[in-house]
Order: sequence, then structure tokens, then C-alpha cells
Amino acid sequence: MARPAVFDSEQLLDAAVRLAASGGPAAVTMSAVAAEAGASSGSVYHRFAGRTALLAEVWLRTVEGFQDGYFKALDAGVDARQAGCAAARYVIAWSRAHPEQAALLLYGAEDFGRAKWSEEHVRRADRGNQRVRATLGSLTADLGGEGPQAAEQVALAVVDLPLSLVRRHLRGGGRLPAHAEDLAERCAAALFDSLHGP
Amino acid sequence: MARPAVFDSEQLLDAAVRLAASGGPAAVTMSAVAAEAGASSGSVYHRFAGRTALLAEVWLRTVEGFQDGYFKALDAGVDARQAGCAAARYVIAWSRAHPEQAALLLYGAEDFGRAKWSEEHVRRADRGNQRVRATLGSLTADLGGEGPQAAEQVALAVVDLPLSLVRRHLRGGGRLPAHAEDLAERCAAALFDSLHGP
DNA sequence: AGCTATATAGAGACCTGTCTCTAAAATAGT
DNA sequence: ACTATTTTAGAGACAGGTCTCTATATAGCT
Repeated sequence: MARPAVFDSEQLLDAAVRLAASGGPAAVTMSAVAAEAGASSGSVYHRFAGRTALLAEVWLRTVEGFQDGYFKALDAGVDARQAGCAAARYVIAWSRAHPEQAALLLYGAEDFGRAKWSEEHVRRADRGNQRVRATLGSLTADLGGEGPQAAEQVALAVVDLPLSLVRRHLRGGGRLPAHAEDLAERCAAALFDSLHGP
Repeated sequence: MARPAVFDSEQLLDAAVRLAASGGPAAVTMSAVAAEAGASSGSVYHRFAGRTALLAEVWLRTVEGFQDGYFKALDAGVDARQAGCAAARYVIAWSRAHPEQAALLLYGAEDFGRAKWSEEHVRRADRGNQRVRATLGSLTADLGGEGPQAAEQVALAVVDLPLSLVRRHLRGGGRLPAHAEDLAERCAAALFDSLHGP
């Protein structure tokens, strides 16, 4: 009943991911995305209300894709310590499997223009953040940690520290070494143990 | 013998720091710096060859300013463990004292256009990186760590982890809480101890 | 006062990116 | 074939940034 689409949103977002991975959020312009996907600028504007919306979509799709597996990894372990270690490993494994998307994750929502996002996009971002906060809060409790400092230490162990490891290797075009998962897990475990230890 | 300068490079770089802190490297445009410093664009071009050079200078001045105290902190301790802890604390303390410059440090040289820098600027950056690598290498050895994984773990403890803590609080406009130094030191110590421990 | 060396002001050419708008293309159902 | 609907192509107005260039200002020295 109508002309079939040649370019769908996913294709254009894929192009945006490639651009952001190699040149940062600033490289994601409407015309660059069009060129990267082999489309015209009109096609990009047909799918996205403007650059602000495109940046929000590419960020949210990436973060939500990452979080999907992240929560599964956290649920898998038999005890809290194993769950936390699995989460730390997952950050590395996912980044190894999706290096371009991982490069996106090393930026923040602010770098993708969060200040200009629509309410709907902000809500989607907040929902994800809220879910992470809640999950890490109960992980902290299960690990025997108490107070905001303990929660922060756990967040560092299972989010920031693995991401730092990714940043250290992906910035500069390299790949993640084979031992990265082990290193992330060892560091996370050390931080878990120091929650009560001496 | 000549007209005295109204705007010197430092003033303009200070303006660039303020812009980068609030809007990221993308906000550091020649005209924005001129406006922020109350100068004309001509004055900015008189001091810097172009936007590429300005970005390189503001990044390098910030990093080198940070590293000055960082090396001193690493030298101060009586043993390697204390030196490492002092370094971790220093990252937090410096960021607390210089929140705008700290916001810069959360980006990378790539975000400041490293790919387009002059050879001279690249050399300056490499020199600093090299010095950090060497210092952390001997710190790792003094801590009894062996191999590239140990060096990486030490770097995570005394550079990336404290910076993650800073990122976690400064992104979103907040301030560093009072306990941040203690938290950074505790985490660093835990990572040092897991170098040999079980 | 005139000269020289340096600094600033700001106009304007050029480029790139955003976004709007119109025309054309393509398909399923009638 | 015709129509309704959706999609694409791409021209062009507009905004903002980079960089060049010229005119002007200000100090010390003679």
C-alpha cells in the first residue's frame, strides 16, 4: 500500500555508532550519518526529528543493549560475590564483542546532548539509571556493605573499573587483551573483600 | 618599546577551561573563547595559530599542571604502598581544588583533537605519558607486582579508579563528598594487596 | 614629534552543518 | 491504469564557526 523503506532507523543508528566510535559524538552530524549509510539527508530527517533526537536514540539504544545482558549477568551467580564478579566480567566481554558500541559507552549522556533531549528520552535514560542504582544497591546489601560509601565502592568495582579497563585499551585503537576479564574480576573481588576486611 | 598586551595566553586558556568544563571540548570555539575572555577573535588568533593549537595547549597545560603535583605525591611516601595511597588521594584532592580542570581531565587527548596536533604538541603529550608509565612501572615493582597485568592493576588503582570517582560526582554538576579521599585510598590499598594475596 | 614594534578590533570571505520544503519514486489495493 | 500512501532525493535558506586581512591603538626610544 506504500513505498517500501530503503533505510530504516536501525541502519541509520548503526551508521551513527560507527561515526561516534571513531570520532566521538561531535562526528555524528546529520549529513555524516546520511553519507555513512549511503542515504540522503532527507532520509535521515524522515526518521529522526533532528540531531538532538538522533543523538538521544543512538545513546539510549546502546546503553539499553548493554544493560540487557548486564542485569542477566548480575542475576546469574549463586551468591552476591559471584554475581558481582560475573557483572565485572560481562562489561569486558560485551565490550570485546561490540567494540564500537563500547566506545560510545565511554562517553556520557551529557556528551550526547542530554540537556536538549525531549522529556520522553530523559525518562528512558532515568528509568535505566534507576534500575542500575536499585540493582547495585541490593548487591551491596547482599555483600554485607552498609552506607553510601559501600554502594559507591561496589559501583566502582562492577561498573567504573571495568569500563576504565576498556577505555585504557580501546582509546588509541587497540583491542582488549585476553586477560582483561580475569583482571576485571580480580579487581572487583578485591574491592568486595575490602568492604568488611581490615 | 611596544604596546602592552591586554590578553595573555593564560587568560585565554582560563576561558577555554571554563568553556570545556561546562560544555565539553566542542564548546571551545575560537569565538566562544574570545567572548568568554572579553576579547575579540583577532586577539585569540594572535595568541594561537588556530583552534587545533588552542585545544592542544589547554589540554597540555591542564594535564601537566595535574602531573606536577602527582609525581610529588608519589615520591613523598616512605614506602611504595604509602606512595600509591598518597597518589590516589592526590587525584581526588586536586580535583576538589580545581573542579573545572578536573572536568577536562575526564576527557582524553583524542577529544581535544590529538589527531590534528602539531609534532611539538604530540611530543609534549608523549613525554608526559612516558613519564607516568615509567613511574607507575617502578611503583609496581616496589609493590612486588610482576608482569603487565600487575602494572595495569596499579594504574587502575592510582589513576583510573580515583578519576572514575571524580567523574561519578562532577558529571551532573555535583561536588566531591568529604569521604572521597578515604574511599579512593581504601580502594587503591585493596588493589595493591590483591597483587600477591589470594 | 616621529619611528618602530607589538597588540587589538572587527569586517568579511569561506565552509560546514541544520533544517525545511517540494518534486519525484515506488508499491498495494481498487 | 489509477489512487492513496509512504519514502526518498536534493535544492536552498539560514546559522554559526574558522581564518585572513586591514586599520588602529599604545608603549618606548630617539
